[in-house]
Amino acid sequence: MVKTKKLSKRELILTEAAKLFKDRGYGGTSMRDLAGQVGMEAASMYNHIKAKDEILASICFRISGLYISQLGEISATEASYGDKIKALIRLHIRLMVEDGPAVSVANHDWKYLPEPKLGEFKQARKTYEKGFAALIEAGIAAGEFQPVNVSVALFTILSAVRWIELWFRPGRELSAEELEANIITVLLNGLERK
Amino acid sequence: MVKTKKLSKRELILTEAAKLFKDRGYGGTSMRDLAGQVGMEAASMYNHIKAKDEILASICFRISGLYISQLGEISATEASYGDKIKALIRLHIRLMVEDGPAVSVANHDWKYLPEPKLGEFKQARKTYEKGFAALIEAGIAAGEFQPVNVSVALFTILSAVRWIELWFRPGRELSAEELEANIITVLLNGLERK
DNA sequence: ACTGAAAACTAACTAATGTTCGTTACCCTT
DNA sequence: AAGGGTAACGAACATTAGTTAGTTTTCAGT
Repeated sequence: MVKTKKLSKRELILTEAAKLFKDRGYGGTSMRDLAGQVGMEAASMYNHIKAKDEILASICFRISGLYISQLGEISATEASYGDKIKALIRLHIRLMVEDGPAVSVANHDWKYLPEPKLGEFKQARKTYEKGFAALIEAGIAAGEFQPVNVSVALFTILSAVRWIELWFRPGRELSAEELEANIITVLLNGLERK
Repeated sequence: MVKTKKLSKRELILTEAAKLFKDRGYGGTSMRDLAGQVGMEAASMYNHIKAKDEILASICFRISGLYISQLGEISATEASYGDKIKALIRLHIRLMVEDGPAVSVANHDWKYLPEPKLGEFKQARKTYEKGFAALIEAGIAAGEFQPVNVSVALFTILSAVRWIELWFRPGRELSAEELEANIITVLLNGLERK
Protein backbone atom coordinates (compact mmCIF):
# COMPACT_ATOMS: atom_id res chain seq x y z
CA MET A 1 0.00 0.00 0.00
CA VAL A 2 2.36 2.65 -1.18
CA LYS A 3 -0.09 4.92 -2.96
CA THR A 4 -2.50 4.98 -0.04
CA LYS A 5 -0.05 6.45 2.40
CA LYS A 6 1.10 9.04 -0.06
CA LEU A 7 -2.42 10.15 -0.84
CA SER A 8 -3.48 10.36 2.75
CA LYS A 9 -0.61 12.67 3.65
CA ARG A 10 -1.39 14.83 0.69
CA GLU A 11 -5.04 14.92 1.60
CA LEU A 12 -4.18 15.85 5.15
CA ILE A 13 -2.37 18.86 3.75
CA LEU A 14 -5.35 19.74 1.56
CA THR A 15 -7.77 19.40 4.44
CA GLU A 16 -5.77 21.57 6.79
CA ALA A 17 -5.10 24.06 4.02
CA ALA A 18 -8.83 24.46 3.41
CA LYS A 19 -9.39 25.23 7.08
CA LEU A 20 -6.63 27.81 7.20
CA PHE A 21 -7.54 29.40 3.88
CA LYS A 22 -11.09 29.74 5.09
CA ASP A 23 -10.05 31.45 8.32
CA ARG A 24 -7.15 33.62 7.21
CA GLY A 25 -7.53 33.72 3.45
CA TYR A 26 -5.15 32.31 0.84
CA GLY A 27 -2.67 35.18 1.01
CA GLY A 28 -2.93 35.29 4.78
CA THR A 29 -1.85 31.68 5.16
CA SER A 30 1.87 30.99 4.91
CA MET A 31 3.35 27.66 4.04
CA ARG A 32 4.93 27.64 7.49
CA ASP A 33 1.54 28.18 9.14
CA LEU A 34 0.17 25.31 7.14
CA ALA A 35 3.16 23.11 7.91
CA GLY A 36 2.71 23.77 11.61
CA GLN A 37 -0.90 22.66 11.38
CA VAL A 38 -0.02 19.55 9.41
CA GLY A 39 2.83 18.66 11.76
CA MET A 40 5.88 18.91 9.58
CA GLU A 41 8.33 21.45 8.26
CA ALA A 42 7.33 23.71 5.37
CA ALA A 43 9.96 22.26 3.10
CA SER A 44 8.72 18.74 3.74
CA MET A 45 5.35 19.46 2.25
CA TYR A 46 6.95 19.84 -1.15
CA ASN A 47 7.38 16.08 -1.19
CA HIS A 48 3.58 15.88 -1.47
CA ILE A 49 2.55 19.00 -3.34
CA LYS A 50 4.12 20.96 -6.15
CA ALA A 51 3.37 24.50 -5.04
CA LYS A 52 1.07 26.55 -2.88
CA ASP A 53 -1.25 27.41 -5.73
CA GLU A 54 -1.54 23.74 -6.60
CA ILE A 55 -3.12 23.24 -3.19
CA LEU A 56 -5.62 25.96 -3.96
CA ALA A 57 -6.36 24.49 -7.37
CA SER A 58 -6.92 21.00 -5.99
CA ILE A 59 -9.44 22.29 -3.48
CA CYS A 60 -11.29 24.48 -5.96
CA PHE A 61 -11.58 21.95 -8.76
CA ARG A 62 -12.62 19.11 -6.49
CA ILE A 63 -15.57 21.20 -5.33
CA SER A 64 -16.51 22.49 -8.77
CA GLY A 65 -16.40 18.95 -10.09
CA LEU A 66 -18.75 17.80 -7.36
CA TYR A 67 -21.26 20.52 -8.12
CA ILE A 68 -21.24 19.96 -11.85
CA SER A 69 -21.65 16.20 -11.68
CA GLN A 70 -24.48 16.50 -9.17
CA LEU A 71 -26.21 19.09 -11.31
CA GLY A 72 -26.11 16.65 -14.20
CA GLU A 73 -27.71 13.90 -12.16
CA ILE A 74 -30.46 16.13 -10.79
CA SER A 75 -31.23 17.62 -14.19
CA ALA A 76 -31.67 14.17 -15.67
CA THR A 77 -34.37 13.09 -13.22
CA GLU A 78 -38.08 13.23 -13.99
CA ALA A 79 -39.09 15.44 -11.11
CA SER A 80 -40.92 18.76 -11.34
CA TYR A 81 -38.80 21.87 -11.70
CA GLY A 82 -39.68 22.91 -8.19
CA ASP A 83 -38.38 19.61 -6.87
CA LYS A 84 -35.21 19.90 -8.93
CA ILE A 85 -34.51 23.33 -7.53
CA LYS A 86 -35.18 22.02 -4.05
CA ALA A 87 -32.79 19.15 -4.64
CA LEU A 88 -30.09 21.58 -5.73
CA ILE A 89 -30.63 23.74 -2.69
CA ARG A 90 -30.32 20.65 -0.53
CA LEU A 91 -27.13 19.70 -2.37
CA HIS A 92 -25.61 23.08 -1.62
CA ILE A 93 -26.55 22.93 2.01
CA ARG A 94 -25.31 19.38 2.40
CA LEU A 95 -21.95 20.10 0.79
CA MET A 96 -21.58 23.22 2.87
CA VAL A 97 -22.27 21.33 6.08
CA GLU A 98 -20.14 18.29 5.23
CA ASP A 99 -17.26 19.92 3.40
CA GLY A 100 -17.50 23.45 4.71
CA PRO A 101 -13.93 24.73 4.54
CA ALA A 102 -13.33 23.48 1.00
CA VAL A 103 -16.60 24.94 -0.26
CA SER A 104 -15.73 28.20 1.41
CA VAL A 105 -12.34 28.29 -0.28
CA ALA A 106 -13.88 27.50 -3.66
CA ASN A 107 -16.30 30.39 -3.14
CA HIS A 108 -13.88 33.01 -1.90
CA ASP A 109 -10.29 32.26 -2.82
CA TRP A 110 -10.64 30.97 -6.37
CA LYS A 111 -9.65 34.39 -7.66
CA TYR A 112 -6.10 33.82 -6.48
CA LEU A 113 -5.63 30.95 -8.90
CA PRO A 114 -2.82 31.63 -11.39
CA GLU A 115 -3.91 32.32 -14.90
CA PRO A 116 -4.23 29.09 -16.77
CA LYS A 117 -6.26 27.59 -13.93
CA LEU A 118 -8.20 30.74 -13.23
CA GLY A 119 -9.85 30.73 -16.64
CA GLU A 120 -10.73 27.05 -16.35
CA PHE A 121 -12.35 27.57 -12.99
CA LYS A 122 -14.37 30.54 -14.19
CA GLN A 123 -15.61 28.47 -17.07
CA ALA A 124 -16.57 25.61 -14.78
CA ARG A 125 -18.56 28.00 -12.66
CA LYS A 126 -20.26 29.46 -15.68
CA THR A 127 -21.15 25.97 -16.84
CA TYR A 128 -22.80 25.24 -13.53
CA GLU A 129 -24.67 28.52 -13.45
CA LYS A 130 -25.94 28.01 -16.99
CA GLY A 131 -27.29 24.59 -16.09
CA PHE A 132 -28.96 25.92 -12.97
CA ALA A 133 -30.43 28.87 -14.87
CA ALA A 134 -31.80 26.53 -17.52
CA LEU A 135 -33.86 24.76 -14.85
CA ILE A 136 -35.29 28.03 -13.60
CA GLU A 137 -36.08 29.15 -17.12
CA ALA A 138 -37.81 25.88 -17.94
CA GLY A 139 -39.79 26.16 -14.71
CA ILE A 140 -40.99 29.61 -15.68
CA ALA A 141 -41.86 28.46 -19.20
CA ALA A 142 -43.85 25.59 -17.71
CA GLY A 143 -45.81 28.06 -15.58
CA GLU A 144 -44.42 26.53 -12.43
CA PHE A 145 -42.46 29.62 -11.35
CA GLN A 146 -43.17 33.31 -11.32
CA PRO A 147 -41.98 35.16 -14.44
CA VAL A 148 -39.01 36.68 -12.68
CA ASN A 149 -35.64 37.58 -14.17
CA VAL A 150 -33.73 34.32 -14.39
CA SER A 151 -30.33 35.72 -13.38
CA VAL A 152 -31.80 37.43 -10.35
CA ALA A 153 -33.51 34.27 -9.20
CA LEU A 154 -30.40 32.20 -9.84
CA PHE A 155 -28.05 34.40 -7.87
CA THR A 156 -30.51 35.02 -5.11
CA ILE A 157 -30.68 31.28 -4.56
CA LEU A 158 -26.96 30.65 -4.96
CA SER A 159 -25.95 33.42 -2.62
CA ALA A 160 -28.51 32.47 -0.03
CA VAL A 161 -26.85 29.11 0.48
CA ARG A 162 -23.25 30.23 0.14
CA TRP A 163 -23.39 32.19 3.33
CA ILE A 164 -24.44 29.34 5.53
CA GLU A 165 -20.82 28.77 6.44
CA LEU A 166 -20.65 32.12 8.15
CA TRP A 167 -23.16 31.50 10.88
CA PHE A 168 -24.38 27.91 10.81
CA ARG A 169 -23.04 25.73 13.60
CA PRO A 170 -24.58 22.27 13.31
CA GLY A 171 -26.49 21.19 16.36
CA ARG A 172 -26.74 24.65 17.78
CA GLU A 173 -30.38 25.61 17.90
CA LEU A 174 -31.00 24.43 14.36
CA SER A 175 -30.38 21.10 12.65
CA ALA A 176 -29.33 20.74 9.05
CA GLU A 177 -32.76 19.42 8.16
CA GLU A 178 -34.56 22.36 9.73
CA LEU A 179 -32.13 24.64 7.95
CA GLU A 180 -33.02 23.08 4.62
CA ALA A 181 -36.73 23.31 5.25
CA ASN A 182 -36.58 26.94 6.30
CA ILE A 183 -34.41 28.12 3.43
CA ILE A 184 -36.57 26.31 0.92
CA THR A 185 -39.65 27.91 2.43
CA VAL A 186 -38.21 31.39 2.18
CA LEU A 187 -36.87 30.97 -1.33
CA LEU A 188 -39.74 29.05 -2.86
CA ASN A 189 -42.70 30.47 -0.96
CA GLY A 190 -41.36 33.85 0.09
CA LEU A 191 -41.29 35.58 3.41
CA GLU A 192 -44.75 37.16 3.23
CA ARG A 193 -47.86 35.29 4.13
CA LYS A 194 -50.52 35.23 1.45
CA MET B 1 -9.17 75.63 1.90
CA VAL B 2 -6.45 73.58 3.48
CA LYS B 3 -8.56 70.82 5.01
CA THR B 4 -10.44 70.19 1.79
CA LYS B 5 -7.37 69.33 -0.21
CA LYS B 6 -6.01 67.09 2.52
CA LEU B 7 -9.24 65.20 2.81
CA SER B 8 -9.64 64.75 -0.90
CA LYS B 9 -6.20 63.16 -1.28
CA ARG B 10 -6.89 60.85 1.60
CA GLU B 11 -10.24 59.93 0.16
CA LEU B 12 -8.66 59.27 -3.20
CA ILE B 13 -6.44 56.74 -1.47
CA LEU B 14 -9.42 55.17 0.27
CA THR B 15 -11.40 54.98 -2.95
CA GLU B 16 -8.62 53.35 -4.93
CA ALA B 17 -7.83 51.04 -2.04
CA ALA B 18 -11.41 49.81 -1.99
CA LYS B 19 -11.24 48.99 -5.68
CA LEU B 20 -7.97 47.11 -5.35
CA PHE B 21 -8.98 45.30 -2.16
CA LYS B 22 -12.15 44.19 -3.90
CA ASP B 23 -10.28 42.80 -6.90
CA ARG B 24 -7.17 41.33 -5.31
CA GLY B 25 -8.07 41.10 -1.65
CA TYR B 26 -6.48 42.96 1.25
CA GLY B 27 -3.41 40.75 1.50
CA GLY B 28 -3.08 40.63 -2.26
CA THR B 29 -2.82 44.38 -2.54
CA SER B 30 0.56 45.90 -1.75
CA MET B 31 1.10 49.48 -0.74
CA ARG B 32 3.14 49.89 -3.91
CA ASP B 33 0.27 48.64 -6.04
CA LEU B 34 -2.02 51.10 -4.34
CA ALA B 35 0.46 53.93 -4.70
CA GLY B 36 0.71 53.25 -8.42
CA GLN B 37 -3.05 53.48 -8.75
CA VAL B 38 -3.20 56.69 -6.73
CA GLY B 39 -0.34 58.22 -8.67
CA MET B 40 2.37 58.65 -6.06
CA GLU B 41 5.11 56.71 -4.35
CA ALA B 42 4.22 54.23 -1.62
CA ALA B 43 6.07 56.17 1.05
CA SER B 44 4.21 59.35 0.14
CA MET B 45 0.89 57.90 1.15
CA TYR B 46 2.03 57.85 4.76
CA ASN B 47 1.56 61.61 4.79
CA HIS B 48 -2.17 60.92 4.52
CA ILE B 49 -2.73 57.63 6.28
CA LYS B 50 -1.17 56.02 9.32
CA ALA B 51 -0.91 52.43 8.17
CA LYS B 52 -2.34 49.94 5.73
CA ASP B 53 -4.80 48.54 8.23
CA GLU B 54 -6.04 52.02 8.98
CA ILE B 55 -7.18 52.19 5.37
CA LEU B 56 -9.09 48.96 5.82
CA ALA B 57 -10.63 50.18 9.07
CA SER B 58 -11.75 53.47 7.53
CA ILE B 59 -13.52 51.69 4.70
CA CYS B 60 -15.18 49.09 6.92
CA PHE B 61 -16.43 51.46 9.60
CA ARG B 62 -17.73 54.02 7.15
CA ILE B 63 -19.93 51.34 5.60
CA SER B 64 -21.05 49.82 8.88
CA GLY B 65 -21.94 53.29 10.14
CA LEU B 66 -24.05 53.91 7.06
CA TYR B 67 -25.97 50.69 7.49
CA ILE B 68 -26.65 51.19 11.17
CA SER B 69 -27.86 54.75 10.86
CA GLN B 70 -30.15 53.85 7.97
CA LEU B 71 -31.54 50.90 9.87
CA GLY B 72 -32.42 53.26 12.69
CA GLU B 73 -34.28 55.61 10.39
CA ILE B 74 -36.21 52.86 8.66
CA SER B 75 -37.13 51.15 11.93
CA ALA B 76 -38.56 54.40 13.26
CA THR B 77 -41.04 54.88 10.41
CA GLU B 78 -44.70 53.90 10.64
CA ALA B 79 -44.71 51.55 7.66
CA SER B 80 -45.76 47.91 7.70
CA TYR B 81 -43.07 45.34 8.44
CA GLY B 82 -43.15 44.20 4.85
CA ASP B 83 -42.46 47.73 3.68
CA LYS B 84 -39.65 48.12 6.19
CA ILE B 85 -37.96 44.96 4.97
CA LYS B 86 -38.40 46.14 1.40
CA ALA B 87 -36.85 49.48 2.31
CA LEU B 88 -33.86 47.69 3.83
CA ILE B 89 -33.43 45.52 0.78
CA ARG B 90 -33.51 48.63 -1.38
CA LEU B 91 -30.94 50.24 0.91
CA HIS B 92 -28.59 47.31 0.46
CA ILE B 93 -28.98 47.30 -3.28
CA ARG B 94 -28.55 51.06 -3.55
CA LEU B 95 -25.39 51.08 -1.43
CA MET B 96 -24.01 48.15 -3.39
CA VAL B 97 -24.62 49.89 -6.69
CA GLU B 98 -23.40 53.31 -5.60
CA ASP B 99 -20.54 52.34 -3.32
CA GLY B 100 -19.78 48.86 -4.58
CA PRO B 101 -16.08 48.42 -3.86
CA ALA B 102 -16.31 49.71 -0.29
CA VAL B 103 -19.32 47.53 0.50
CA SER B 104 -17.51 44.57 -0.96
CA VAL B 105 -14.48 45.22 1.23
CA ALA B 106 -16.64 45.60 4.32
CA ASN B 107 -18.23 42.27 3.49
CA HIS B 108 -15.12 40.26 2.69
CA ASP B 109 -11.96 41.81 4.13
CA TRP B 110 -13.14 42.92 7.55
CA LYS B 111 -11.60 39.80 9.04
CA TYR B 112 -8.12 41.16 8.41
CA LEU B 113 -8.69 44.04 10.81
CA PRO B 114 -6.19 43.98 13.71
CA GLU B 115 -7.61 42.98 17.03
CA PRO B 116 -8.93 46.03 18.76
CA LYS B 117 -10.78 47.09 15.62
CA LEU B 118 -11.87 43.59 14.71
CA GLY B 119 -13.97 43.21 17.83
CA GLU B 120 -15.60 46.58 17.33
CA PHE B 121 -16.54 45.74 13.78
CA LYS B 122 -17.99 42.39 14.74
CA GLN B 123 -20.09 44.08 17.37
CA ALA B 124 -21.30 46.70 14.88
CA ARG B 125 -22.37 43.94 12.54
CA LYS B 126 -24.14 42.09 15.30
CA THR B 127 -25.96 45.27 16.25
CA TYR B 128 -27.20 45.66 12.71
CA GLU B 129 -28.25 42.04 12.42
CA LYS B 130 -30.12 42.19 15.71
CA GLY B 131 -32.03 45.24 14.54
CA PHE B 132 -32.88 43.59 11.24
CA ALA B 133 -33.92 40.37 12.95
CA ALA B 134 -36.17 42.30 15.32
CA LEU B 135 -38.13 43.60 12.35
CA ILE B 136 -38.60 40.11 10.96
CA GLU B 137 -39.62 38.77 14.33
CA ALA B 138 -42.15 41.55 14.83
CA GLY B 139 -43.51 40.90 11.35
CA ILE B 140 -44.02 37.26 12.18
CA ALA B 141 -45.65 38.11 15.51
CA ALA B 142 -47.99 40.48 13.69
CA GLY B 143 -48.99 37.68 11.34
CA GLU B 144 -47.52 39.52 8.38
CA PHE B 145 -44.79 36.98 7.67
CA GLN B 146 -44.63 33.20 7.61
CA PRO B 147 -43.53 31.63 10.90
CA VAL B 148 -40.06 30.86 9.62
CA ASN B 149 -36.83 30.70 11.61
CA VAL B 150 -35.75 34.31 12.08
CA SER B 151 -32.03 33.73 11.60
CA VAL B 152 -32.60 31.79 8.42
CA ALA B 153 -34.79 34.51 6.96
CA LEU B 154 -32.35 37.20 8.04
CA PHE B 155 -29.28 35.64 6.49
CA THR B 156 -31.11 34.52 3.39
CA ILE B 157 -32.05 38.14 2.76
CA LEU B 158 -28.68 39.59 3.71
CA SER B 159 -26.70 37.17 1.60
CA ALA B 160 -29.01 37.54 -1.37
CA VAL B 161 -28.09 41.18 -1.73
CA ARG B 162 -24.42 40.88 -0.85
CA TRP B 163 -23.64 39.00 -4.01
CA ILE B 164 -24.96 41.62 -6.35
CA GLU B 165 -21.46 42.99 -6.69
CA LEU B 166 -20.29 39.81 -8.32
CA TRP B 167 -22.41 39.92 -11.41
CA PHE B 168 -24.43 43.11 -11.58
CA ARG B 169 -23.22 45.61 -14.16
CA PRO B 170 -25.55 48.62 -14.15
CA GLY B 171 -27.16 49.31 -17.50
CA ARG B 172 -26.42 45.87 -18.87
CA GLU B 173 -29.68 44.11 -19.50
CA LEU B 174 -31.07 45.09 -16.12
CA SER B 175 -31.47 48.44 -14.39
CA ALA B 176 -31.09 48.95 -10.66
CA GLU B 177 -34.86 49.43 -10.35
CA GLU B 178 -35.64 46.19 -12.11
CA LEU B 179 -33.07 44.49 -9.95
CA GLU B 180 -34.77 45.75 -6.81
CA ALA B 181 -38.19 44.70 -8.01
CA ASN B 182 -37.05 41.21 -8.94
CA ILE B 183 -35.13 40.51 -5.76
CA ILE B 184 -38.00 41.73 -3.63
CA THR B 185 -40.38 39.51 -5.56
CA VAL B 186 -38.23 36.42 -5.02
CA LEU B 187 -37.57 37.09 -1.36
CA LEU B 188 -41.00 38.30 -0.30
CA ASN B 189 -43.25 36.26 -2.61
CA GLY B 190 -41.02 33.29 -3.38
CA LEU B 191 -40.09 31.68 -6.63
CA GLU B 192 -43.08 29.36 -6.95
CA ARG B 193 -46.35 30.50 -8.37
CA LYS B 194 -49.35 29.91 -6.13
C1' DA C 1 10.20 87.33 -2.90
C1' DC C 2 10.40 84.78 1.61
C1' DT C 3 9.08 81.49 4.67
C1' DG C 4 7.24 77.49 6.71
C1' DA C 5 4.49 73.82 6.45
C1' DA C 6 2.48 70.08 3.67
C1' DA C 7 3.51 66.54 0.72
C1' DA C 8 6.33 64.39 -2.53
C1' DC C 9 10.62 61.74 -3.42
C1' DT C 10 14.75 58.19 -2.89
C1' DA C 11 16.79 54.87 -0.17
C1' DA C 12 16.87 51.70 3.10
C1' DC C 13 15.49 48.47 6.89
C1' DT C 14 13.47 44.51 8.96
C1' DA C 15 10.48 40.80 8.67
C1' DA C 16 8.26 37.34 6.23
C1' DT C 17 7.20 34.93 1.95
C1' DG C 18 7.45 30.68 -1.36
C1' DT C 19 10.67 27.70 -2.74
C1' DT C 20 15.15 24.98 -3.47
C1' DC C 21 19.18 22.61 -1.93
C1' DG C 22 21.85 19.03 0.17
C1' DT C 23 21.54 15.87 3.64
C1' DT C 24 19.69 12.65 6.86
C1' DA C 25 16.39 9.32 8.88
C1' DC C 26 13.06 5.93 7.96
C1' DC C 27 11.17 1.57 6.13
C1' DC C 28 9.86 -1.85 2.83
C1' DT C 29 11.73 -5.25 -0.26
C1' DT C 30 15.15 -8.53 -1.45
C1' DA D 1 21.93 -7.33 6.19
C1' DA D 2 21.87 -4.40 2.34
C1' DG D 3 19.88 -1.34 -0.90
C1' DG D 4 16.85 2.16 -2.57
C1' DG D 5 13.34 5.08 -2.64
C1' DT D 6 10.25 8.07 0.23
C1' DA D 7 9.80 11.70 3.22
C1' DA D 8 11.51 14.35 6.75
C1' DC D 9 14.81 18.10 8.05
C1' DG D 10 17.67 22.67 8.70
C1' DA D 11 19.59 26.26 6.13
C1' DA D 12 19.53 29.34 2.75
C1' DC D 13 17.87 31.66 -1.46
C1' DA D 14 15.70 35.69 -3.81
C1' DT D 15 11.80 38.48 -3.54
C1' DT D 16 8.44 41.20 -1.62
C1' DA D 17 6.05 43.15 2.23
C1' DG D 18 5.00 47.40 5.29
C1' DT D 19 7.15 51.02 7.12
C1' DT D 20 10.65 54.74 8.46
C1' DA D 21 14.28 58.28 7.78
C1' DG D 22 16.09 61.98 5.57
C1' DT D 23 15.78 65.10 1.95
C1' DT D 24 13.77 67.81 -1.55
C1' DT D 25 9.90 69.89 -3.91
C1' DT D 26 5.54 72.47 -3.99
C1' DC D 27 2.94 76.28 -2.85
C1' DA D 28 -0.26 79.30 -0.16
C1' DG D 29 0.02 83.34 3.04
C1' DT D 30 2.62 87.17 4.45
